[in-house]
Amino acid sequence: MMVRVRFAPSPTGFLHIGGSRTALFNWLYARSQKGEFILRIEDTDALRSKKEYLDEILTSLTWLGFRWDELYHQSERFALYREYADKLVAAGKAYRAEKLAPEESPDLQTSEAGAKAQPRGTGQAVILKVPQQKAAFDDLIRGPIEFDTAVIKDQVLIKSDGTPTYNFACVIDDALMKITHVIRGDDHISNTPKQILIYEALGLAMPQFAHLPLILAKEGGRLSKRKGATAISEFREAGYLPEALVNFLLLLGWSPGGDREIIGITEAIELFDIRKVNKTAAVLDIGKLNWINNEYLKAADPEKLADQIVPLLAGKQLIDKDNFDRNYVVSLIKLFQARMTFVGDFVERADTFFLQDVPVETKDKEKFLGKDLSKEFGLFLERLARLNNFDPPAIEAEFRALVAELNIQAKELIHPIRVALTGKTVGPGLFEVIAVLGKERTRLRLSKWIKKENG
RNA sequence: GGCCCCAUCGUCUAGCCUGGUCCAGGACGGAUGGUUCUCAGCCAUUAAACACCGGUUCAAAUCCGGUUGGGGCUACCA
Repeated sequence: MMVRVRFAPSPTGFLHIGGSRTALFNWLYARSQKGEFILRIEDTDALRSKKEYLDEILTSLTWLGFRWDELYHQSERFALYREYADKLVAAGKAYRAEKLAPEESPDLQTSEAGAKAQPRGTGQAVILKVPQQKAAFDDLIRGPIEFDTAVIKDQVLIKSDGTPTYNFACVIDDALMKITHVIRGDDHISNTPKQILIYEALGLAMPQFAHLPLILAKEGGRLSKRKGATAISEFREAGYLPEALVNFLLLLGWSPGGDREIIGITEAIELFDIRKVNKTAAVLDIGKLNWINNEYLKAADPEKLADQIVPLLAGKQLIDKDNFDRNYVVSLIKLFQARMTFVGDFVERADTFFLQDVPVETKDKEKFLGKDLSKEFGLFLERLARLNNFDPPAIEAEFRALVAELNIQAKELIHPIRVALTGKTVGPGLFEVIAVLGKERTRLRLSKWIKKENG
């Protein structure tokens, strides 16, 4: 039988780490089993569902690379849910009831009384009679789990406004969409017996269940708007690489065994085993994501990074997107690749001196350029001017020759030159900086610090 | 409260099913040192955990029970 899984987000919020990890594991399972990945939008709550959330979810899923084979919206399937609810009423397995008052206890014996003979449609809910029995299932990750349904009260299937409840729509859809494996968060374990009851009442075949451990916020408790539930789109905007984020997600609750950390998606598809997913909730630690992202950044193709970085630079008016030196930007990227945590970082680090001229900060000026270095800078520029190959080794050779001639330590001159050139005390190796800056920029910036004594 | 799930370094985890090879391994983060220029990177070294109590056994991180702790559900939200 063809494996079919689904990811069923509700567009009442952005896609965050937790949701995308669920999506990843579903997608991965489908890929590893040569099955299909269905995306189902659970937008039954018209009030809370927002188009902007839907758009963000779709965009983020696409960005992460989780292509879906089919897409459904529950809001377009209300008639279907009512049809199945009617079947249950006709079979005597469910009943209709007026809306319960907020304080009213949902006592099943009394609520049944007023249910009969009422015409359907106007303000009546359909409620499942919950029989007393055991509801058991064998979870792919956790093994056998059993509930006593005596603790479950009668379940609303269709609300009095005619819309289905989550559990009902979920079961109808999973059955109709021929979902073979329901892979979802831990928080749905206690929904499962309620859903099993619906499958049984309707005589529908049950899928296999696999409940993923939850991802917890650093402060404890589940991820929420206030606690660590950063939208995936924010990671994208900050300049994280999707493959790095996926790698990070992959390791949250699953491990291939052994010491593997950096695992590409192709390999992940080969190695993934749903039965080896952890049972333990994982606490979200962005620090590890940053490390993984840096690993991918170091290995990334500078040209591809440029595609991502150019719009950011243009957005900050650091370059004119229609007229800029792409080769220059690419050479900057090569210089900063290993130094970036995420792509957005590049903009912060490189802009102030590579893409625009910025005055040296006062305290650094005092410390490194307080003393007159006109002679040293002048001699260095003369040497650079003679260079035909303006590359780091050649520049370094000239520099070393100069300090030998002046009989000073290299660092006595390296730091002042870096500050004069970049306005910063830290940065890439000086000779690489000079090579990237080029002869002309170097000359202009160093000349500013040369006092014309004989003028 | 009731029901359910879970429990290895600060964090992600390997090992647990098929007890001995584990005085518990890796990674992130931390600390220290190295890299004839800083930062990043890289390299090396280092601190750091089997929640607790019982039981089974010649032997338990590994099996069983309890306690404690954490999490989830308990809506005409999803």
